[in-house]
Amino acid sequence: MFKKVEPTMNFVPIEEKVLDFWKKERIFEKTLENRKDAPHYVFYEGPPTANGKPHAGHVLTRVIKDLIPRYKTMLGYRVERKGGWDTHGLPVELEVEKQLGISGKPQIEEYGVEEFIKKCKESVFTYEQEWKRMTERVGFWIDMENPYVTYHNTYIESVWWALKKIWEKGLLYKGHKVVPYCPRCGTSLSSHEVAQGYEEVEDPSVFVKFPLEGEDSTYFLVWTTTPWTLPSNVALAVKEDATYVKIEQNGERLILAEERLGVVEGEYEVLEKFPGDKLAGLKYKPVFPFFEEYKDKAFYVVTGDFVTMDEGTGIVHMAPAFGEDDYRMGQKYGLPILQPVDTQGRFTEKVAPWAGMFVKDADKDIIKNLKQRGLLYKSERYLHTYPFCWRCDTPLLYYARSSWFIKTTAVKERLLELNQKIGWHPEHIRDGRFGNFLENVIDWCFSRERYWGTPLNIWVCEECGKEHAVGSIEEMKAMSKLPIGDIELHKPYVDEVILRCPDCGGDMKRVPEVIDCWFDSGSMPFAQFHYPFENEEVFRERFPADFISEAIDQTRGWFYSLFVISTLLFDTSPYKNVLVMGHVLDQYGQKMSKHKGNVLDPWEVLNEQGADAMRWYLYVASPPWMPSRFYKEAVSEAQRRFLGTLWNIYSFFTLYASIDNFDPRKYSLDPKERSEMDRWLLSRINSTNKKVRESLDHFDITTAARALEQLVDDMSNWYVRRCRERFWKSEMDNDKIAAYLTLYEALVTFIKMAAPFVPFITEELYQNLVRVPYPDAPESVHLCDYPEVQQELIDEKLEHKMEMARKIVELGRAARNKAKIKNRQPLSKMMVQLRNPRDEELLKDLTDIIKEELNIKEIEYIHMAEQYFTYMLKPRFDLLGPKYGKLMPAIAREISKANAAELIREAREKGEVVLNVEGQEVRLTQEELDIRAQDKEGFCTEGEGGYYVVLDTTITRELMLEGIARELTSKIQNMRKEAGFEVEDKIYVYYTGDSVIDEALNVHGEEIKGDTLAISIEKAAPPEGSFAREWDINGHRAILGVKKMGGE
RNA sequence: GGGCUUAUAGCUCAGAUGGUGAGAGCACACGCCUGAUAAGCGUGAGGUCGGUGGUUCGAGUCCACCUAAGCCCA
Repeated sequence: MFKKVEPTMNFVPIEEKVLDFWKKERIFEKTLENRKDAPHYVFYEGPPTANGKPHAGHVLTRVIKDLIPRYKTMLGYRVERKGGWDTHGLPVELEVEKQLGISGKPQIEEYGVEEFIKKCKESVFTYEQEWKRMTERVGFWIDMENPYVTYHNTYIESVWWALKKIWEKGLLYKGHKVVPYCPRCGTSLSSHEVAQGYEEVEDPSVFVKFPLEGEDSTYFLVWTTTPWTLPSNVALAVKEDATYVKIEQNGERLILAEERLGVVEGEYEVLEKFPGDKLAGLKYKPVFPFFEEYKDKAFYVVTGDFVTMDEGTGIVHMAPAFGEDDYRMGQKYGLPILQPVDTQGRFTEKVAPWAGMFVKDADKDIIKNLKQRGLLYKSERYLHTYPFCWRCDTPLLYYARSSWFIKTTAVKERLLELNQKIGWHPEHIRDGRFGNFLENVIDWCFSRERYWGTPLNIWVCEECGKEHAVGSIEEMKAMSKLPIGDIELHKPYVDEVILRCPDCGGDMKRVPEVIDCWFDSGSMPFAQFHYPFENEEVFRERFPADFISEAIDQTRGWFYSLFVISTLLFDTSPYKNVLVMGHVLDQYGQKMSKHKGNVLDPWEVLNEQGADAMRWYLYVASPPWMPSRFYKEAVSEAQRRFLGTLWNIYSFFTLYASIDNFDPRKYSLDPKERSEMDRWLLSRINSTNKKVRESLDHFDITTAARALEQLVDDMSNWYVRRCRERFWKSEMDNDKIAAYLTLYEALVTFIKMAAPFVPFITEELYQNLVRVPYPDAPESVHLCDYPEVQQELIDEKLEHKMEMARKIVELGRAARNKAKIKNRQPLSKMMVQLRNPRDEELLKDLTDIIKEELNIKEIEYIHMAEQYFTYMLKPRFDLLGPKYGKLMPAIAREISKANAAELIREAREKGEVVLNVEGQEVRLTQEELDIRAQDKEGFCTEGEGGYYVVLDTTITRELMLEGIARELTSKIQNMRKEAGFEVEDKIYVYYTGDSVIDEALNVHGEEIKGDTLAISIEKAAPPEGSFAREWDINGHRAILGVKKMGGE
């Protein structure tokens, strides 16, 4: 019947075989066909960028993403999983620049935009194969044959449609944003790029005096490290709630923050103290005269919470064109944006003295000029980190560029509202990281002055300035001045399309920008289906998603872009549940990075330990949102503990099932007819199933995995170990049938429960355990339904009492250990004290198990056995605390003073005891007393948690002989194995030994024969050809020999 | 600088709603067991529950502040 399985574990070849099977039999496809008419459970794949190699972190996201859809499929849903690739964006361009050996926009233009974007397109799939290989190997079932690709025309067209919708709502506008900008490359940099280019440099640090208007020789003392921004100054900012002072020094008065007085050199006198808001609105004279025309609108003091007291003077100079805070304050106060710097970082004619000079180079001259005019308080050098262009090492300028924005602030309230309904896992993301981000939402600056991206679909009329958003290829063709054939929706092709202005008939040209690729990926719910141009129904059925899952860094990335776009277009959240994952770290909790050289190639683990092991570790080690440490040893441990144990059970089962040629179809036995152990296992299986389902339904993967792990352990180290003998015995009676059926049913149910977690090993077991006897069963475990919870098989009482029994056994073993009496030596009696009489009643049915497990003839239940224990009393704080509150310490004192035994007796007899505590009557029931026993010297006792055992260590001659017999059995069994006999081989046994051995064999010989499959036990020197050994049998020397029947 | 998260044994992690000797697995030491056997079981050692203060009859658990780490942002 069943294929016999080697106990040695070698999972990798098995997994490879299973992969072949899945592929050949199209199992993934069948899981969908199987649920063709079932309700959808919608999953969205967050598209990976295919221009980098996948690492261990990507494995985590993939195996988590895989689990839930597999589970939901087995529950009866149809879970389509369309793959996707994120293909646009600056990283791709950078990769190509590197590859071509060019750098920066001017060189790209020179190389040719058309050729350049062709290269980008090619580059995107450099690692596609690598990703596919990893995805397949870890068992992530996703359709990678028909993925959505963000650079495809159909995808871009859907994005255009979305942008036009937003445009029509009036939520798309052109504005300014201060961005880190490289004047040499002529481009702004992404935050990621900026982060790469910080260097420690010395910059000027100047303290400038801004003359207060209407008060002679009085100045605001202002600090800056960018003197070149001073000509563009429009305001000064102070901190509202900080204390400022006016001081007198050398006949001048200076205003600065009290906390920053340390910057003042020499003697001074404090004249006045006042809070920052007193300064608000005060006018001052600009230190340079280039923009005097703005004197009505600018040059006064404002307040801002970004002003810090860590450095400078507590008064910050504001140049809205050159700083983020500055720009924001400028917007808030309606200050002018002065930008006398061109795109190459040189002063314009507006700043006549330094026109044409690179601004950073002008710093020296500016300082000199201020000094000459007596406006410089002091000048120093200042060491700090400053961003440089990582390509050309030019210092970056923070520079206001015109950009396109989506007015997300317009839907802020709706975003907050919809967010409340999302099932975030973990929950704190909702009101924490994500919620906070939404609270502070700013308009989305989504244009990029780059090449490889979805072109921004706005055309502007050169005549009348009319702007028009194009929403489809059709529309573009209709408005085009010249006929357009097939056109790729990328630069430079779309740039060449000239539209006729609907207002004036003039030429309309497309704006040069492309869009943020986050807008691309955030559009995937509809763009993956080319909605609304086709697949209307398909989209409707698959929106919103029931489940998505990505790493925490996507909070402001994909989670946000998806959410905003759906809110703008459909006024609903695009996903119902999000499982947020933490990052995968190395063994020491450090982020894996190439730089540190601590990146673990997932293939190392996949090739050695296999995908199931890796998956299991990632599920069970810690909740997915916690950063998880990843290293081989950890995976090995998880593998041993779970897969190894499961494999052991499986090989045990198949070993005996094939010996007995057990056929599950031939038998059926109502669980009620089976033993307690059997019913216990069936109960454990079902209560665990319940727990696993509940946990997975709440996306709590770790709890589910841990429950499964506990179950495997219970199955192995209790059920199988306890029931081994039932499988050994020769006749196939009801008891043996019950054992086989129970273990069989348990295994089959278990592998279905575990299938979404460890899809490979469960498939392997399924093929043997189910498909062999039942060829009509579903072809794959993954085509099965998730097992139903058989509520009628759950017996909580039974589980509870089994737990007690195991506890008692554990204590018994500890007691034997203490007494130094090995388990094989039978003992006559053990006394057991339980927590309460109810438990005793329960435990009675399991007494046999305890006796057997501990090799003890009799269990006696005792209560208040003062000969063995001294008793201690404590109040049950949890019960009495709420009743008596402050009186508790006094009650505890009173109880400890009383005679424990008497008190307990009284409580038992009368139902309660009455104590007088500080004049108050306190009634205590037996329940409310916490009785603890402490063992007395001289007895072999053990106790824990209210359970106690006392071992009777007397070994009578009878027991001694039995011990010897057990010992002989064990040795013979050992030798059988050592001699290499098969489990079912019959043998002859020979022995020599003293009279005690003789006697033991006399009394127990038949039993030994039965256990060891011996035909005879003969007192004789082992003959030629037998396997012999000399042994010390509990102090008696003996020579034993075994010989296989028919082996002569 | 701000937000979020985390901090329990050498390591990995459990410890609803506060209830009074703080748990598991791994690793270590010792022992047991031996037809599931490159497994299994027991015992032992190992913890000021990151720190300080507070609320409470009672705090690993609640509150405040601080420290460290991670992530995101500035």
